[in-house]
Amino acid sequence: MSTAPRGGIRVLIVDDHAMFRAGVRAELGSTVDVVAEAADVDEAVAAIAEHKPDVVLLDVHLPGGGGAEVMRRMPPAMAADGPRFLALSVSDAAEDVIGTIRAGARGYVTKTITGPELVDAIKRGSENDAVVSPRLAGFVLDAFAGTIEISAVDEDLDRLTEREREVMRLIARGYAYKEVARELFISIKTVETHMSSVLRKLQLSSRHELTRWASDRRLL
Amino acid sequence: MSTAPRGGIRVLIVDDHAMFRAGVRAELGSTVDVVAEAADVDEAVAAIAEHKPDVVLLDVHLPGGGGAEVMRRMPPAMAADGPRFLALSVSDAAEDVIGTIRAGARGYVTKTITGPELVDAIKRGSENDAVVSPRLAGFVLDAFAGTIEISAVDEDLDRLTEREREVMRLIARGYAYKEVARELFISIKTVETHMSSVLRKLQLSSRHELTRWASDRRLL
DNA sequence: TACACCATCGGGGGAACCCCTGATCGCGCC
DNA sequence: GGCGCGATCAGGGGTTCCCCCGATGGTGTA
Repeated sequence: MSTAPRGGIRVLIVDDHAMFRAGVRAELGSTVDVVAEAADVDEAVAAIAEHKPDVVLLDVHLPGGGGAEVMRRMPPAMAADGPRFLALSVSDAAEDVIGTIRAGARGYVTKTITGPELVDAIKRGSENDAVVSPRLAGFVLDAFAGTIEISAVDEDLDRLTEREREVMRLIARGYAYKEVARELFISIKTVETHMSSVLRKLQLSSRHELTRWASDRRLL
Repeated sequence: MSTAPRGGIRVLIVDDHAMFRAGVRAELGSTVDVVAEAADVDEAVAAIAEHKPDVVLLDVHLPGGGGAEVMRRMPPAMAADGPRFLALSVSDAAEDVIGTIRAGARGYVTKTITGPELVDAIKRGSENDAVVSPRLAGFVLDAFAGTIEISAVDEDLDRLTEREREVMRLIARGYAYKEVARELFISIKTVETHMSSVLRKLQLSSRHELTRWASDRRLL
């Protein structure tokens, strides 16, 4: 830990609006050491590799895949001693917060934050503490405890009929066709028909892939 | 929401030490409405049903299963408008924090907290905000992002040989026997033998159950 | 009324899965 | 040397999975 040099915490600002970057830079003043700026995902990845900042202020909505994409592109070697990511977004939507935290951000603050608060957040981030406003942290806790589904990515799921969804859920949980049939009071052959439709509609080829698909989507 | 009456937030204190409960009650004073106390899991569950508090201050280490057990015993009907749980513990260990949050707590503070801070935490909790100290929140975020495994429950896993673990991992990911054989440069029959051992040792009966077992344990 | 869609069920077949009983070889241990 | 254990492989067999073909009846819609 404690890669922070005497002079100040090395910070990279990633945002697609130059005006906003300038604003942040001005607010931070000399309390931290802004080593670079980046306007999209590619620039951000390159800047991190070149300047090795302690903390990256990361806009969530970004050309080239969004802030989460930047974190996903970090080489595994950087996992331990790489930069800490602090999401800085206008959005306070649960999906954005959860997605960003899941991608590896150490914190998430909205752009309504004041200068001193941001400095404090950066400081905490550099010490590997988490900085999430209580209101937004509630979303993360709910997601973590499994209270809410991440939902949203359900376009494929919508194409399934009600019955197909029931069968799909049981199959994904590891039920055998026979067990599904007994559970739903239908014949094995009907289960096979539904499964056939499910696999075709979801463009999968086996129940094993379905299991992974469902577990990725947290439908279990 | 907003079940809080004018008079104050209704609070239940759960801790096995009477002395500590008295201390908390004294610190809170008249800022909130302490409706009851409980010393173990059973008492806590009963007190919640009877007094319907807004916030439950919950000790993590508790006779009868621990604070997480109390939350697990809540009837599903209470999920939406039931009490908010705020863990109050001497422990700042990652396992305790993660386990408690996963069980459904809205917050986690250590017993070093001051009276006014606790009042503030209770207030935030009653508004469904999350209250976790930045240092501890880091643990939760790590766990959420999958950086650390919850580990610990590996007694079963230890009984597998090295080769069996390799086979298990691939099978759990959805590989067919044939694919596993090709991947490890062994015969299908050998894969079958290993799988047979794996299922026997883990007391499972099919690859589907294995998939679930592994995904529950985050071994994928 | 005709058509599309859904849920239900069947036969048949090839591949995959899982278990059983074997076997050989190498390694470490008493 | 004997003994246990892990890794490798084989034959055989019953079950399950997944797909192909087909069918019936109900519902909502153009």
